[in-house]
Amino acid sequence: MEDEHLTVGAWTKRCYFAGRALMDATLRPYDLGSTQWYVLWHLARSGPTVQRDLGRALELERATLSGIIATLVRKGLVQQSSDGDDQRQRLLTLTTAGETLWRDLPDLSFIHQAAFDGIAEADLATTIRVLRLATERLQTRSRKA
Amino acid sequence: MEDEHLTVGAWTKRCYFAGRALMDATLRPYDLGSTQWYVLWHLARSGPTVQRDLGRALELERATLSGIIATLVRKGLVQQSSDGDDQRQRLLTLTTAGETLWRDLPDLSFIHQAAFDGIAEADLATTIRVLRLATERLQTRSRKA
DNA sequence: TGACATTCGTTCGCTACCTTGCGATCTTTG
DNA sequence: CAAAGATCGCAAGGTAGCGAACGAATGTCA
Repeated sequence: MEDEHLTVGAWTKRCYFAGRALMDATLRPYDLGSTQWYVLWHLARSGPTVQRDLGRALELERATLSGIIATLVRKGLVQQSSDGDDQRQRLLTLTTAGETLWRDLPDLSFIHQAAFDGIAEADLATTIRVLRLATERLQTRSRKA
Repeated sequence: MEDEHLTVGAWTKRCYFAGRALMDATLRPYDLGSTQWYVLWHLARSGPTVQRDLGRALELERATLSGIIATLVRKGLVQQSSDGDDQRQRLLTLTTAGETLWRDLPDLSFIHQAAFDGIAEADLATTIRVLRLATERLQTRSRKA
């Protein structure tokens, strides 16, 4: 956290929150959080999805996703029905209101472009490689301990 | 979020949370969160600090810091007193218990090492440069909008 | 000096992340 | 088949982040 001398770790935090802030600000008029947007995005692209699979796709803990889905159901954007096959599972579907809202939502790709456009491909590739390696190492270490 | 094809943005999130998870797991036996640790770290290094300055140093919103300080005060690790000079400001000081706990805390530098040791300096520099540039662009964009 | 603006910390309400523990429901196995 | 184990979703409780609104203290300036 020392000024002008920040570590890679500190920059990943800053960058993550800066992107999130812009995303949240863009979605605020629609009363949507960033993770809620990802849920709609996935359902709009991939169609009805079992909650467990959605959790895996978005890398969210069951408990976290549970709350987010509850919020979206309360807003009437997503419908949660029990799948006939396995009574433990819940099938998630966009409601008509959800589909309508999704169509009205602005395109968020400008965020990624604002952040990374014009940066050399090689540098982006290096960044991804470093972050992926670091992430894998950290996760391995977490699992062991 | 699409596997095997993740964007830089997705990796910054993953990496940030992986590091945080390891930090949280290490601090759990001491009943301390990662941001609480940063507060103690700053107070131990820099001595008594005005709350406003601490917020700037750690880049936390006043509202966020307010809650974290309240938690640390409740735990008896930090003392919050009104500075005589400006009656609006609060001066933060480590209590004796806080100093004792700080001495008992394990060294966390192994986390950074686990993540980044052995990676070429040039690659780390590139990563920092990319993340810093992206962060600055995103923040500029947020301020304008 | 008096009116207005700014700053500092708090509180409230929200998103989103986690762990733990629970009940219900499969699945596997003795 | 029954018992044991695994999995799914939920609820509760904790940490950490945000914006908005507020009171008290302080600055500013006509």
